[in-house]
Amino acid sequence: MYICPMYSSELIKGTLKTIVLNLLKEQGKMYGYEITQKVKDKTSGKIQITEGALYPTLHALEKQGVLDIEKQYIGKRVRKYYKLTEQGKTTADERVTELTDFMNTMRYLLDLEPKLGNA
Amino acid sequence: MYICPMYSSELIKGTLKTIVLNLLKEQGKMYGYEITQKVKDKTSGKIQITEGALYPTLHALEKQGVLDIEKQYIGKRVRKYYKLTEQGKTTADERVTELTDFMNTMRYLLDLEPKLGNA
DNA sequence: GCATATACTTAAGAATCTTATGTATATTTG
DNA sequence: CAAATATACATAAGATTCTTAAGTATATGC
Repeated sequence: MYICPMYSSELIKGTLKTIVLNLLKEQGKMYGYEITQKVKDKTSGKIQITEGALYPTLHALEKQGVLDIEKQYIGKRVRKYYKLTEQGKTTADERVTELTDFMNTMRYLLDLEPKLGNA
Repeated sequence: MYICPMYSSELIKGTLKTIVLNLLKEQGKMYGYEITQKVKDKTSGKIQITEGALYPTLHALEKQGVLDIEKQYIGKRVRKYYKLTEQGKTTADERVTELTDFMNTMRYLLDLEPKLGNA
């Protein structure tokens, strides 16, 4: 089967936490594998989060108090659902705002069309 | 004096080459220090390229055949002007297109407003 | 004259991701 | 029903890219 070309990994670097936090804000709770699939589906494979990158990040966010864990057993297999803590909700908002602002700055810097909305 | 808050360095990571290539495409030729100042000015200090990041990148791009060097002496001090090679022009276009596309994908992934233009 | 700005260089370390491997259960398919 | 694939987690070694810091030297402003 055909593997859609991805963005260069340099570009994706640094956006992982923001992606995860925003997804959790929207979906309430998700488990790791689910996150990788959701991102792949929504981007038609152009952004693929590897498990080697995701799991350590989830662990770090948990340790920082941004995420809470909730284990669920599907038969014998464990699933670890992550959700935002109260602090995490704030962090998620901050991160998304920062990324939006950053992308606008990049547009201006590169002399691209400015974007609509949030004037 | 007040130092304007920067974006978190994770976000900026990975966009440096694209920024440099696009600036050179617009300006024809620039030297390293000039690039750092131009980016700082245009972004009101929100993106600051450090010399420790820039110079090694310029050297790498030169080695890859993307940039050409042209030395100029200002009194006794040397300035190294960089400009795009023919290959570099192509690379610059590719990088900018990729970043634009990536930002649109991120907008969609984060359920933000889609951007204007380049439909 | 001294502080600051200009201008380039490079090395050590940190942060983040890729690649690879490991473990194990569940489901699909021939 | 056996084999292949998908689900689901974990982590270590290595690569890449940037930060921090130090070094060198000339030019300019006060």
